[in-house]
Amino acid sequence: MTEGTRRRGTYAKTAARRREILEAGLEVFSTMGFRSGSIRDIADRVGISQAGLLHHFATKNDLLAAVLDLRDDIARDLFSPEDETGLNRVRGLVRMVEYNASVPGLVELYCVLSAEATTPEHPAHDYFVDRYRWVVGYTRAALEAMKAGGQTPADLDPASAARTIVALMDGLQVQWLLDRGSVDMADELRRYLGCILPGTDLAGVGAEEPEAGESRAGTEEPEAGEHRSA
Amino acid sequence: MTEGTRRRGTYAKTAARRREILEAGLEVFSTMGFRSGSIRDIADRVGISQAGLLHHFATKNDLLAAVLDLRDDIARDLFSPEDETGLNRVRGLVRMVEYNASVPGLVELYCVLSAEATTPEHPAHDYFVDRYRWVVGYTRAALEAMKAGGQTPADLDPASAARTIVALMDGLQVQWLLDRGSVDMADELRRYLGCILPGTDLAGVGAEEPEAGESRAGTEEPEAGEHRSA
DNA sequence: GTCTATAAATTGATAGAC
DNA sequence: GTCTATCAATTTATAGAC
Repeated sequence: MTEGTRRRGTYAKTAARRREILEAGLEVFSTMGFRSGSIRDIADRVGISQAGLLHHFATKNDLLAAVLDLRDDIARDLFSPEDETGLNRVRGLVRMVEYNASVPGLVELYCVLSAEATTPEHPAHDYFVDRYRWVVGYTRAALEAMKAGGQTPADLDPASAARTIVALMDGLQVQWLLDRGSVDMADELRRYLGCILPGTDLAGVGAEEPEAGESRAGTEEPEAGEHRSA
Repeated sequence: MTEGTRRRGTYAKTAARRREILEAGLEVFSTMGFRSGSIRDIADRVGISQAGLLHHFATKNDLLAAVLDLRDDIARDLFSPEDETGLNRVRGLVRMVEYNASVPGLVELYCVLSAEATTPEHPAHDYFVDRYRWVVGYTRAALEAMKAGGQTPADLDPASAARTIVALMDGLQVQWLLDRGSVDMADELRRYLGCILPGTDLAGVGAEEPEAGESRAGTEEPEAGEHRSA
């Protein structure tokens, strides 16, 4: 079956090309946004013509959708599975932010596109509305699980806290992109979580420092008892 | 001096036109961003031709700079003067967020442009770098003043808190723009400030309820005593 | 101060050869 | 699968009439 062999080869090559295009598309949409980023520019980076690119993705909108899918694939692995502890899911958020600091391109993509997609006519508008609902919901559920287990102050509002946690992560990204030296995103997030979840050990899972490290053991202490009772 | 009279009349008309253009520019840049927003679109809204618009602002970049200046003029009045109390300056931030919720166009402008201007080549890049430095610095100074007066927990880090306050404000804007019903920005900010500045009365200055007296001495009260001394 | 006309470049997408 | 050629729109900006 020469045909079968050839076809497999062709498919593999096509898949690789598509991947190249997606990664170039991610770069361009990150810095120029969707509307101002041109598929010609993307094609140039891959080393093919603009018409050649459109053979793999029929329209510019299709390409955008595929780029967003790619980003989701990359990120999905970083979230803890649904059956994970509430605390561990919160820790997953910190891990996510730590990871983000290593991939400025992905952060830029989200920052630029989410702002651009704020207007309802944008082709990625629904995507971002859905995604925010999901992320905030995921975070709220994690906090609710912790609250049910008595791991949070009694007056914590999980819905509100979830919104602000996500908002903080987003806002820090803008400052970080504008001046990377000025902000340690994960550090600020940890501090905030320490404020609304006093006494919680956040360094747990995939933290940076396996050893004693710079973060004093004080963070581990049972300051939990002091949950503000006014 | 008919000439003088005519000239004054002309100037006044020109100033009004410029203002019209700026406001239309604000609208367009808000929804489309700078790069994708077209001066033709802006000219159409004003009811003049594109060449007519370029008589008032020589280039698109000039128009952008003028739009950002206009926004600053609008916002400057909302910030408390420098000699104001640290606490009152923090209250000013809440007032600012309350005001923002009434002018979605301005919020959109900042949200979209700040993300777009994240890349160093953007014509508004320096503007946003400077502005973030200023806002974060202003907030940090306010917190430092409060800390010096014993009005904050002893372990508060003013620089970090200032960064996160500004980040929270920005991040909430994205969620609010994507789904206005889901977020009360001022409410979330107040809650956050209540967390890092426990025992502080934030409703003070330009709050919603005018009856209780706008500047009752109670706001200055030494509720500072309850700060956790650990 | 505003217009028409136009330049010069760039865009997304299609047609058809190879 | 990739190319060249091309189309129709759209962009910022300029020139010059009124």
